[in-house]
Amino acid sequence: MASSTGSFETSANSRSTSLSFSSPFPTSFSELLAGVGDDNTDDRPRKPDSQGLSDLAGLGGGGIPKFKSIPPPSLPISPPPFSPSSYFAIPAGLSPAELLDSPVLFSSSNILASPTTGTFPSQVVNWRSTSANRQQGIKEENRAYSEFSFQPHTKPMNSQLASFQASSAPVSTEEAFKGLQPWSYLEIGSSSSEVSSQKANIKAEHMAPIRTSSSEIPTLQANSQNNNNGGYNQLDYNHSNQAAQTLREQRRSDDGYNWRKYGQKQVKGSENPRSYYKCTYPNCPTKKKVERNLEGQITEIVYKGTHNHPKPPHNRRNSASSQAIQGSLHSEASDHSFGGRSGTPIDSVATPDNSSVSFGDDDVDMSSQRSNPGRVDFDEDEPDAKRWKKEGENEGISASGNRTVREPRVVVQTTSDIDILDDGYRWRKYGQKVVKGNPNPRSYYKCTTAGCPVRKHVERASHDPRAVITTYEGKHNHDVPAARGSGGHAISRPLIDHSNNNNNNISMAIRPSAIANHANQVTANSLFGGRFNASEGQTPFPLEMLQSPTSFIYSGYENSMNSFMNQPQNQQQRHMESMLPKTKEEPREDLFLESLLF
DNA sequence: ATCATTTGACCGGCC
DNA sequence: AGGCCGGTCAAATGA
Repeated sequence: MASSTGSFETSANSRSTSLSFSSPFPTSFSELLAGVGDDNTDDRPRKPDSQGLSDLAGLGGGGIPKFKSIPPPSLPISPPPFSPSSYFAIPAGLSPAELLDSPVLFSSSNILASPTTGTFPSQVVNWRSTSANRQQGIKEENRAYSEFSFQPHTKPMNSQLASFQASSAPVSTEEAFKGLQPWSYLEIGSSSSEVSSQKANIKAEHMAPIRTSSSEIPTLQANSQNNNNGGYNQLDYNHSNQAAQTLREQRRSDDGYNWRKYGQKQVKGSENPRSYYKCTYPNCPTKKKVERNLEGQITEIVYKGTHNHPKPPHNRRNSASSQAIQGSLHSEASDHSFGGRSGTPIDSVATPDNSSVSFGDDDVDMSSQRSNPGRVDFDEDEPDAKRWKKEGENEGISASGNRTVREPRVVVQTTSDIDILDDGYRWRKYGQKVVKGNPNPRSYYKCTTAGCPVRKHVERASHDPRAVITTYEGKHNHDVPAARGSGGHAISRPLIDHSNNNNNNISMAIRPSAIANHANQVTANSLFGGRFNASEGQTPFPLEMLQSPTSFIYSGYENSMNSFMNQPQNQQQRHMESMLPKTKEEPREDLFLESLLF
């Protein structure tokens, strides 16, 4: 694990580090409340255009006049579909205030699980209206958000807290992070449990929102600790703060994270413009792209990468300032979110509502996800998103209805010798190109197994010809070809695959988080020979993971492994692993080597 | 004055 | 190897 590994790890760590501890938690419950509005699906950039906030506004609109009237007739936005809406919906009759007040909310709130998501169906609207009242001072938008956040809080307070606690309890914050692993998928899986189409759609979103929630939850807990109702009080309390925050919050997406739009493009196959967002949290690699229809409704949301930090305090606070706050707060909260996400399905599980909703979702975020706000529940099929989707596909999220697509994983292995990288799979070279920063050509390979979406590209490091960087995208949906992998390889990989493959769906349903992790882990495992330990504790690995320890040799890799583990896999769809020369020891597969050879 | 969004251009991936 | 297309960058613009 020499240097390469180290660097790799470093990055990973950094991620984890950043993740973590920054403080995801919403500082206070109130904050959460304040933040609430933001939920919107991230997407919405507030553009005046149609979409953005307006949409949200529409959502929130009810109460909020400010928002554009553009009401999203249909809640187009996925977010709503999510949990939030659904959740909200439940209480729909309730006014936000009521929700807050009423214990019922809590119960129901559970349902709300993902406050973050932000988008909401009509219900949402109602909700907001009520909320609007509360927030009064707050901008309408903010209100809306706050409302959202609020809801989450409410839930969180009860259910969430519970769930949260459960998850968190066992796990230290750090651990939580570990757990965090991004597996939004897992979460998704949980969501899958949710089943309903909307839910499905939501799922992806939920993931995010949920996370947010989770983060919020922590705060809530804190609050709760102080006050049982704490959240409520805080809420009020927050109002003043909220105003300021709200602005920021607005930016936040429904999922509870803050996003900055960095691009928009008209995609060829679709009339819908696609917007690209990056998480505003420092060093957070998470991105998402949102497609909206002409009406401004979100038709699709694809998350890529995993957040390496807890959600901004719930509410979204986000952005830097908010983040800072969160950081302080969050310790627990973050954990929660992560923890929940991470994997423990448990978290997600914790409360049905919550569980399903939130965490999973949040986790989902980690990986790239796709949601169809539109409701399509699942169509994984969606052709639209190319890369990300593709990636997702690789991950195999498929069916479960979750649309979420994981990000493509990329494993970067640097080895003195190319060979080391061998993974036992068969690859077909389909392209080669010299990329800007490296005079050495990058080859591109596809897994030769029919239907397997996995691709990888290999290039020699410009600074060290001996070093080979291999990047994997996607998960194998099949076992390692027997032939190739003479023994060991096959073994390790299969494991991986399992997670990816069929299991994905199933597993996801069962334990989304775990699964998600798998994907990442898988990669790692394959690389490492399946060394991941369940012990990592982060998340329970699927059996597959645990199972085979491949004979591999990666003794040296543990570190890297750890880094992996630590890394928010979800976030990073890609895993980067650096293999030291030592890796050479590993059994290689001829094919693999060949591929490496270029 | 600051910051997010917009948008054209560039880059990389893939056919 | 050429070219298309999606994703990202970054200057310009707006709030």
